Amino acid sequence: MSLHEVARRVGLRQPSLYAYIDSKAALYDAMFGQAAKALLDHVKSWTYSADPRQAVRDGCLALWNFADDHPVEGQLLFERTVPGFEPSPASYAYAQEFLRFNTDLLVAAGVTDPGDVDIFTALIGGLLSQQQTNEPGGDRWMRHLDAVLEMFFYHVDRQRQTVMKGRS
Amino acid sequence: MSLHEVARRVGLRQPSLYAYIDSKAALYDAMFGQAAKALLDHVKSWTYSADPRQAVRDGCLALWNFADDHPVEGQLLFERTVPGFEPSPASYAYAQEFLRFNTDLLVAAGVTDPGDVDIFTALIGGLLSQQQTNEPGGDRWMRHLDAVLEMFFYHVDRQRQTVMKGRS
DNA sequence: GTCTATATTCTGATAGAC
DNA sequence: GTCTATCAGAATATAGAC
Repeated sequence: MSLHEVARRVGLRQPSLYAYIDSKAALYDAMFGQAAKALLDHVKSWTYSADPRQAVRDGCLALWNFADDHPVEGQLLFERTVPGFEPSPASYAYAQEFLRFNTDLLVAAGVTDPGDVDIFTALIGGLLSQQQTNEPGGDRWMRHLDAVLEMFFYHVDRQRQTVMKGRS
Repeated sequence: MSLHEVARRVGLRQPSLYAYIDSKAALYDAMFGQAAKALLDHVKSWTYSADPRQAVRDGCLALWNFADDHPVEGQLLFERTVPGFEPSPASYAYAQEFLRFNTDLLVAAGVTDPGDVDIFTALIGGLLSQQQTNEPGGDRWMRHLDAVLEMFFYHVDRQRQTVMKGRS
């Protein structure tokens, strides 16, 4: 979207925007930072089950809920749709804290192998990505969340068993 | 990339490109069609194991191999990185045939539920996407392919068992 | 703070000579 | 087929009046 269109939507002329922003890149960066903070606040204010694995599921639901309600913010955060845009360290800090929050949920659920965290990220990210790009707002992929989580934790448990065997 | 840059790289001036293309959009479409055909030829000329589930794994390896060797084509085919670009039906036909080829591999491996095909697409797509965007050419995510396939087929078998139980 | 006017640069695309 | 020259439009950004 051009700055001309941005200005039109807020009832201003395009040059007037420069009373509020330094450049278009700075505008993107501010949007990224606000979106990341909003996502972080959203998942932190979510209600989580006492059971750690249900809590992981709750975290997925929180992410899904945010992505459904804020598709544009989700696109800016998770897809690389703006050519050449890289968030500043300050804006990226919120995104990193979001990742840490999710990792903590996984660790509490018994996921200790960093490789398994990578797998989890890829699986949930793949599911969410398919949903958002092919059927935004729908549930064609989201309804498979429980199945995917079940097979993931099956893998985690099997992995742990193997490690135990190796140690005994 | 601007047409000026395209022309520079092939040793021409920018207007001379119009002896070969009708518009920039047509160039994108031709690239998409060629990339989809190249991917289709690649996976069709791949060697597949007799075991149907190993053949599914082989199909994933073929896709991975192509994405590693042709990252730009992979980006054009699988990500929506060019604003406003939609492939023409003629160019998209190859991509559809690729999807059909993969679905056939899955069906041969006992995946009958269309929902499981969706899950498979999401899981493998998520793995490939993470790999390509975060560590192109590396293996940080690709080395988890076997684990993901194993948990996927665990799910498929469990699903089938449940169906059998329901019928008996 | 907001405006008009404009600078500057880049873009895809066309005209016409050779 | 390739070139020079140019068009027409859009983009970000700045200058300066009010």
